Amino acid sequence: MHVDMDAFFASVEEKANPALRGRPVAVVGSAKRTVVTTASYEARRFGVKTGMTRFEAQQRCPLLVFVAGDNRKYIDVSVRVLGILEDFSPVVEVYSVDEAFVDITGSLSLFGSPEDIARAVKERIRREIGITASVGIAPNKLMAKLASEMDKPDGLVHIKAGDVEGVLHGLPVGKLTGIGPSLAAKLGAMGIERCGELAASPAGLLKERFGIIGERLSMMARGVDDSPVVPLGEEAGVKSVGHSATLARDTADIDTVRRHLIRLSDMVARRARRYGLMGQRVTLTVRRPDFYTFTRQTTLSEPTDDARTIWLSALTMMERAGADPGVRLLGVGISGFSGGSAEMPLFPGPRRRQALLEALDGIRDRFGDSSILWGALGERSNEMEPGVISPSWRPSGARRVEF
DNA sequence: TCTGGGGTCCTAGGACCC
DNA sequence: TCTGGGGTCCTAGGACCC
Repeated sequence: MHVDMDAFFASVEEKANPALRGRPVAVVGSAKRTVVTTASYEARRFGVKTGMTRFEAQQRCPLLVFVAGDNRKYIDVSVRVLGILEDFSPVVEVYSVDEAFVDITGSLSLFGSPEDIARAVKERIRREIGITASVGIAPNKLMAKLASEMDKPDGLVHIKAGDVEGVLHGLPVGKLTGIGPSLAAKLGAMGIERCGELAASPAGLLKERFGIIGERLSMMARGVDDSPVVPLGEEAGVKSVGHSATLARDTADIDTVRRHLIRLSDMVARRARRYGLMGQRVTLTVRRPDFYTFTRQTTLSEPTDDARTIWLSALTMMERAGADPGVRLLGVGISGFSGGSAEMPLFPGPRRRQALLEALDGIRDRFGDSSILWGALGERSNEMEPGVISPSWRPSGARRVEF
């Protein structure tokens, strides 16, 4: 079973503020340069879509109400939804803040038919949370995800094993999760537009043309997917942690860039420490005013979760790349995690540093993220770290990497 | 008032090693 | 009088997902 909240952020905002209900709503980021993250169904009727600029959304729908998103709210609701799902099966996989897979194979004897379960889930989400969800039921995750899309919003679709071929036959290949615009276009150029055609294409040809993805392609087109539902708490460890931000305005001023890198490095280091991770690879992302985007990576001599080390590394890469052509977006990330936080360092230098970091974390845990800041930031940018929403988001935060 | 932010996985070339 | 071959690590970019 795949459970997908309808217009999630917008629905949560409408629930929190009934004055919004019935009006076209677009949830946007809080930064100056932002896009629509979620449009309510009322707004969608005007053509407002995810990813659209404020300006364009407003053009399409003059009465559109913009709401700045609040990730904490969505995480809170998400956790409550997961709680409901876990009442029906212990095998619940978080796919994103607003989507989950539930393996209900073992729940049937307890709760009745798959449809019974889906209806009960939808009803509880509606009653207890006040928003609607679309549910897809199928023999596997690939098809369940497809099914939940087929009758949105407030949908319930069951694709039985015998229906799989019929459903897929005329379906455009791009509707399958995993086939995006680029793959769809390349397949189209080969005369393959629908899953039926993809299923009929020689597997060898697909493999030759697309490699590993190609091997999976013909399986997908036949609705075959044996990937398991990975229960909460058994996911693979996080592989990278990063923060990026589009600046309020483009800049070529290296001091401004430095300050942003400090802020981003600090956020990254702090999150790494919270997760108990030490990373050995630092990645800098730069987007130029013309939208040209590139990354630079450095492997450190040893793993770190220290903001200063990350920052110095990012700054070195930035200086090499040059602030000159201008900067629109900056990103800092770490990866290459080797294990949890190391034991207390032996030498006085690192020891003092670690004591400092622990003190800082303690202050921020008690008094908030902006309660204490690095001096080099100056008086500006005391923004709080937003909650993180991504496919790898976990209700309890990331787990430590095991080795 | 032009185009967000956080991730994962795969590919490909070059360095380096045996 | 001709350029081995396999494996790993590193970096950069791109496709895809929400």
